[in-house]
Amino acid sequence: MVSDGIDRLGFLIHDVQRLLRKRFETRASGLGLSSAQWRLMVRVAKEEGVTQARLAELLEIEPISVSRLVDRMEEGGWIERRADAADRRVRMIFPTAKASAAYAEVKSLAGEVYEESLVGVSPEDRRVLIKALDAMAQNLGDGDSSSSEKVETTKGAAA
Amino acid sequence: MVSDGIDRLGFLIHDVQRLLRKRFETRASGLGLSSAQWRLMVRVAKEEGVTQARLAELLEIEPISVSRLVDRMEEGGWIERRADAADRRVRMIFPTAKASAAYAEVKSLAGEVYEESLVGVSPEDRRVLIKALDAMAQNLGDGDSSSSEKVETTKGAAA
DNA sequence: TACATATAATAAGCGTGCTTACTATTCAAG
DNA sequence: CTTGAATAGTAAGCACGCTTATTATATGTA
Repeated sequence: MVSDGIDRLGFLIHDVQRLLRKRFETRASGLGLSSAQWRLMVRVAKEEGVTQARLAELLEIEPISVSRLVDRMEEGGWIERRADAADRRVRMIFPTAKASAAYAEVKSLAGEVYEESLVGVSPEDRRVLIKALDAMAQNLGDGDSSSSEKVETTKGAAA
Repeated sequence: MVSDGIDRLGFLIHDVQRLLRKRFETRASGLGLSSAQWRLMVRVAKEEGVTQARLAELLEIEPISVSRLVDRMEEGGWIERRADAADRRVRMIFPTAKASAAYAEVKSLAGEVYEESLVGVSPEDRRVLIKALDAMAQNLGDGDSSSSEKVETTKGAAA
């Protein structure tokens, strides 16, 4: 049948993404970290000294987007850029003490938001949800998923 | 268990939403309609003469966002604003002939993108996916879902 | 060595969302 | 009728994504 709801898929994913982000940012507003900044933060925490180009690969956004995101995070005191002695084009990104201190807190906060969003969804349906979303990301050409997913699943990343 | 992937939920939804939007816009680029514009278009097609304030409710975005979206769509020749004789504050929104002509095409285009994204996902898993996303939207306070979902499900909306 | 190409980062400017603040108009109370 | 609150729409300015183009530095090859 056509009225299986698939025709709402785009609207639905769009809405859920927006609502998740909104709730996370409301919750994290005391810290001054946005959702995009938190995504970058997770990568930097896992791989201190990572370059901006590598962050663009990991986050699957354009280098220029990383550049401006890093600008704002540097202003906010979350990360710092350091020069690479071996390659003067490169800026290595390190978390500040402030970031390290906030990391665990924000991670558990993200977990809370997920739990709230999934109230009434059975463990089995949650598994299917994740499986289906993974498949969609694959199908839509999330080419770099092997490396990024490995990072996530092996180290149990949040958000 | 913790390694059920739920800790990746935010990243995953974010990625899938971005990839879906990107693919839709690549596909629809010939028409010059963005994904946000298409969402608004669907509402206007269903309810010609709708006000901007009502569109903001339906799309669950702020009136100012509607205002600027409508600006660009008016420039693009997709919709037109008309004055309301009864209430001079109001601007009623109507689709242009160009929009009506493109509607069916874009709708089927959106359907194609959904199918491509769901390759390898069983009908049963698709049902669970939609059900879980609906639950998430509810839990996250998609308060107006009753009216908007009724519109969608009864009339079989796309995208 | 010198020149062409590739890579890291940034600049400029746009789309789509937001918050906050404003104008114009309507409506409700007195 | 007049005043005050509510509503419709817009303006200004920010965050975060994009495309396209530029600068600085590395690197490979003639």
